[in-house]
This record gives sequence, structure tokens and C-alpha cells, in this order.
Amino acid sequence: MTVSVAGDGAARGPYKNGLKRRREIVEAASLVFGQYGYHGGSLRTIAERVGTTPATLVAYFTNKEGLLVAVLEAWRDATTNGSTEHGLDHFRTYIPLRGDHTEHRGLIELFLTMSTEATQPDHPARPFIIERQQMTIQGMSENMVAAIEAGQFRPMSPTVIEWEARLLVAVLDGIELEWLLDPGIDLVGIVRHHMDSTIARWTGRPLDEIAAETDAWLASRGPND
Amino acid sequence: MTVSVAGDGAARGPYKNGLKRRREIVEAASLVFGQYGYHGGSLRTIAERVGTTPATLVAYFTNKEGLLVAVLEAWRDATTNGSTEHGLDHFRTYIPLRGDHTEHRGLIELFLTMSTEATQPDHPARPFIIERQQMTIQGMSENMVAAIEAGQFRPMSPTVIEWEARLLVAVLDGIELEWLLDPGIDLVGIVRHHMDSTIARWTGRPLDEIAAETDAWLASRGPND
DNA sequence: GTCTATAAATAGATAGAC
DNA sequence: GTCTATCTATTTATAGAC
Repeated sequence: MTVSVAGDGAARGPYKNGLKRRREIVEAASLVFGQYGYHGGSLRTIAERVGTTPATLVAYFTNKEGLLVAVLEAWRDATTNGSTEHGLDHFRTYIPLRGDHTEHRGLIELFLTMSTEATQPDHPARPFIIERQQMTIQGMSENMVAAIEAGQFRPMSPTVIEWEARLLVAVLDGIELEWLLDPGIDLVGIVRHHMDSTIARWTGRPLDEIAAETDAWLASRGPND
Repeated sequence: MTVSVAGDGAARGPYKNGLKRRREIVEAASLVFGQYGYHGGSLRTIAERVGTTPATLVAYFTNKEGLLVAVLEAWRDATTNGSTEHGLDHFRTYIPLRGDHTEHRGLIELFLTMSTEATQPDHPARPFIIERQQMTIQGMSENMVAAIEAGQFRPMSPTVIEWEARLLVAVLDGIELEWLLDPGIDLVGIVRHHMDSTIARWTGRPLDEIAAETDAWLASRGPND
């Protein structure tokens, strides 16, 4: 039923040009779905931006839902936090991540639009969004446990660990919504302030000490990293 | 241009039954717009739920956008934090507020759906959402300043005050999105934990002390308040 | 592989009867 | 004040030519 494509693509035979076209369509659809939502974004609008017709889109992705699935898979591949940092430093990786995101406003719009729509039980993006959310919370929780066991964080109960992870997800999602509504705010500054405050609270160490460490950490990974 | 109605309504003359009908329509429209968004929610769907026709809706509200405006005004009147608490205790009022909200899921869906859509420059709900957001942040900032001047909170720079207010808004919005995606989470417990942690951080006092004060504060306003 | 043409359903809005 | 009927535009999806 679903057309699985992302990941194989060795550009052989008739797919040589098709794959490039496919990426163009997915990119345009990503912007349109992010702007107008799944129902509000029409195949017509997407086709016009690529310079083709709705019929061609259907020929590629079977139907509108198939196109949405391709968009979500591309979004996941582009936004997964692939950091190799563990324990305390893992949480610092969320600071430069926001900087990257501001350069791709479309990806943030897509994420928030799909998340809000996925609130409805029968929305096609719902399983995707829910799984993604759980993965993020699980990753945060594991890194908190690792930091506690390494003596970096003060001990916390499993309930508090889950609450803290959910609160961090809430902050990151909520502040991006605020940024979309008012791009003038200092997104990276705010997130950095929050991560430093939170790490100070989790470690029980003074804020200025944590902030100095974050400075060093940011400098060590270089401006272009 | 806008049809101002909410608030006067002394039920005189031909408006006697009309006002009741009007409220029914606004309530149904609130649910539909919250579920499917502004573009995705059709006048037909709303009319069916009220047991009438799209033509009647237009007769009441001129057009679809007029109906949306009425919905947003009703939502504002129903969700404004009307607490008379100032300074530190003002921030505790956000805890029982979430409990009230979970009983009206439709209002939360409407708020998040409209906020996400209002991200688009030409969305009819945009001015409304932006003003509301600014009012909330301003109210929080003022209460933080009051608490600092009263010696309840440690001093903070204006920049940090604004950042902290924006972060609190982010948490409250983000955690409601998580609750919509998974209503099984303990929304009130998580918000209470966050408010206690935040107040402890702002005051510089130990968490258990703040938590005990919150217990007393919650008990003093009674279970039905 | 991509197009034109079109089917079938649904959208917001209007006209006019009662 | 509320309805039926209808207009015009737009939606997703299909059929078939090239």
C-alpha cells in the first residue's frame, strides 16, 4: 500500500531522472503541507510549484496520502538529532540545533502543523508523529539516566525523569511556535538560557559555572559544526 | 465590519431566540474549527451539527470569517486567566487552570490549531492570536517585576524576565500539545512540578519549601474554586 | 513519464420563497 | 429567521492520448 522509496535509490534504469523529480515534489509538498496543513494544501498548489500537474503527482505517489508519507519520511531524515554526545552534553546539542532550524522555517512549520493535526484520531500523520514524540522522550530519558549514573546529575525518580523529559519537549516545541509567530525573538538565546538553567538545576551546580562550560563546549565544536 | 455581539445581549425583541441560537452555532463552530482547522472546517459540517443549513450561518455571521471572529471572541472570554493574585502566587494560578482545561478539550484544540495556522501572514486569526500572546507575556512579566520588587524573587534583567516569560508560555503551550497527543499523561502533575521548580529557581529557595507552600495555597482556595 | 480532459464530490456564497 | 435551490469555484482522482 505504502510506496517505500527513501534510502535505496541507486539511480539505475528508468529511476535516474525520476528520483530527482521525486525529491523536488517532496520538497514542494513539504512547504505546502507546512503552510496550509494536509487538508488545506492541495495537489494543485504543489504541482504548480514544481511545474507539473496533479495527475503526475498521483502517478508518483498513488494518492495524496502517499505523498504525505513521503514528506514525513523526508522530514524525519532531515531533523533527527544525530548527536553522538551522551549524558550531560547531549542536552547542550539542542542549542545549536535550534540555530539550524531557523534556516529551514519550512521544516518547523511542517512539524508543528502535522503535530497539531495529528491530534485527531484519524489523521494519516498521527502514527508517525506519536512514534517520533516517544522516541524523543525516550532518548532524553536515557541520557538523563546516564548522567545520573555518571554522577553528573542529582538522583531523580523515574516519574520525575519522565516529567522533566516531557517538559523539555514542551519547551522546545512551544518556543518554536512562538518563533514562528514572531521571528524577531532570539530563539537560540532563549533555548540556551533554558538549557543552562535546566542543567544547573539538574546538577545542583551554580548557573554561571554551567554557562561557562557551555561556552567552552560551543567553542570546541567550531562555528561550522 | 466586525459584528460585535458578545456581552450586551439583554434578550430583547427579535434577538430573544436569536442569541441562544447564536451561542449554539458558535459552540459547534468552535469544535469544528478546533478539529479540522479554519480551512478544513466547512460551514456544512457546522450547520449539520446545529441542525440547520449553511445559509443560516451566513445570515447570522455574514460569512465564514465572521463566524471565526465570533468563535475567537468566545474562546478569549472563556479562557482568560482572570486571577486577582499578584506576584509569586500569580504563577501558581496556572496549575488549577490546566485542570479546568482538560475538561474542555475542544478549547485547547481550538487554541493550538488557530495558533499554528496563525503562523501564516494572511490568516484571519493571526491578529487575534498575536495580541493574545503578547498580553499573556506582558502579564507574566509584570507579575515577575512585582515579585522582584516585593523581594519574593531574586533580581533579573529585563531581557531575562522576557525570556523567562516566553519560556513559561512555551511550556504551557507545549505540554498541552503533548496532552492532546496522549491524554494519558498527568498534565496537572507535570505543570505543578514545573511551576514549583521554576518558582524555587526564581526565589532561590529550596524546592520542598516551595512545594509545601503550594500545597497550602491549593488547599486554601478549596477543591471547588 | 507526462500531459489534457474530465468525472464526481464538495466548498463558500447568493437568490428568493415562506 | 430559516429554508430550498442553485451558482461558481475548487477539490481529489481517473481515463486515455502521446
